[in-house]
Amino acid sequence: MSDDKGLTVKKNEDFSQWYTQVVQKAELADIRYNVKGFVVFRPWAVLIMNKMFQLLEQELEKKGHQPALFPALIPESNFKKEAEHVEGFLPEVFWVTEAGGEGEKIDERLALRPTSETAMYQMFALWIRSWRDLPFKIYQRCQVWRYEGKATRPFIRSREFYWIETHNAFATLEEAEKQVQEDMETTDNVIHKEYAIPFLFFQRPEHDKFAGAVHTYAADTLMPDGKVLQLPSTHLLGQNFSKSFEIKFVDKNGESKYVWQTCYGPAVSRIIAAVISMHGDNKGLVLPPTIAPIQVIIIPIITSKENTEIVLAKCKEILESLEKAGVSPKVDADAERTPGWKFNYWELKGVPLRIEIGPRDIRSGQVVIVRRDNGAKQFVKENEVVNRVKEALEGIQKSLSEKAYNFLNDHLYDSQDYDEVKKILADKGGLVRINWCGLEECAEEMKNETNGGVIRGTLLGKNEEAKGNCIRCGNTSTQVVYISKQY
RNA sequence: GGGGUUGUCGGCUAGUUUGGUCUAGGCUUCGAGACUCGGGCUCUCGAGAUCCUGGGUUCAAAUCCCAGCAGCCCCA
Repeated sequence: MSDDKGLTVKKNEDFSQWYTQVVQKAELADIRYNVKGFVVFRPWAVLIMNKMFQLLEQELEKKGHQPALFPALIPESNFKKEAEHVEGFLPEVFWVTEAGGEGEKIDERLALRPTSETAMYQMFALWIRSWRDLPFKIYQRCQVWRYEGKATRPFIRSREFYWIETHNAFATLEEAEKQVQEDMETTDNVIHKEYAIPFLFFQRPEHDKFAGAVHTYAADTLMPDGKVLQLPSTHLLGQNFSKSFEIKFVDKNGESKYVWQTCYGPAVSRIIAAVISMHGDNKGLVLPPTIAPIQVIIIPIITSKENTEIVLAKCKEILESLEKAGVSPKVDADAERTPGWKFNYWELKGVPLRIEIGPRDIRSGQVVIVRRDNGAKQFVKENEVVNRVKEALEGIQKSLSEKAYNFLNDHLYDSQDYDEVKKILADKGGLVRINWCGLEECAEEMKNETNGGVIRGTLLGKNEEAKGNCIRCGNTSTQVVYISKQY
């Protein structure tokens, strides 16, 4: 078996190797670009990400966010306006310090945005004048750069990534808090329902907040190796930035006030890592139909010169009827590849459904439909193809979603025994519910002693009462939190 | 941040331990042709590598030494 063909490792035996192979063999990314932590995103990944972006943007616009595009360069003086923010991000900033062939020094060095608060908010200060301008909700789709110290992996963590960031300003704290709720709903509607990625929403502990935020809420999903991957986070910024950037409005009573702010950042190039990992199998990618660039691959089975045209004509007919029904199909009519080759290729790429059409099928007025997720094969009468395809696509979406949900659910544990917690994290991975005292030092020690276990925070929507003692230090516990290893 | 390890045709690799037989071998890929194909079919011919980069040691370097770049793994 050549290495250029299918995957040579099983997902459940060596997830890390499996991931590397899928990324390469499904032609998602090429890691041969010669800058550390930067990779090339190949067409298949970009097509998937485009679908993902579209779904998110539709949802955001429905909820009143307007698109904008801000410059990628931020002057150092802007960047430094909010003290906590700078402190948090400074170690990760790439700077532009010179320009031109002679390397002429730039007067004030420019940050390549690691996130856009400090680019946007000076403009917010100019644009927002009255209560009539509020709420003010902007989003931008862009790439950002962070000088990551941790090991980089394609999609999971790199020094350049692609995301959407929303930035919002409100007249009151209550409205800002409501926006946080709305962001969670957006996350649920898109990432959970459309991408079929389950997650838990946590309020992060004080010491793990976004730099400059009052509170940080983040969605965590669980990767097949039992480690958590952080997906979107939404931040209640309070008035920290509005005070630094002088974003004020005049309220109905003529009084000048600082706005209340939130921001939200779904990193699509990272979420795709969850999609690859959660849904993929030993044959390669498995894409949820909602984000598959091609939903149905039609493969003609040609056995002689005489029937070539008949078979291809039938394929085209089916293609058109599917297109008319709003499905995205493609015919792979490549005469140089055998059907077997095509089966493997499109399975590797994760196309949800395959239709085979050969002379035998045409004689009996049927086609063969094969599901990518479970390999189920059915013979379908020609006049029922459209309906059956739609059913199958829905079935795949549902089944991927359930499978992923069950995996997460099966890896939630509950323990008040520190040794047991260590053992769970070491053996199976997953998230363990524990009592915790709330002190950062204690969390630090736990991270060391559990070999990487990180406090994710308190679970939202559950209101879990703290009682008993911190599992590590034995002091009175102030909160029920979840701990897990993370990417 | 610290430690380890690797870098040879587009991909996977043999060769490196013990410098010379390497004009760098194989599979795959790619190109031309045959084969008309219900799970990566088979055959013929051809192409593709200043052995990551720079320096050093030597009569002689893919092979030994140093530095840089990049990848992977482990630890903080």
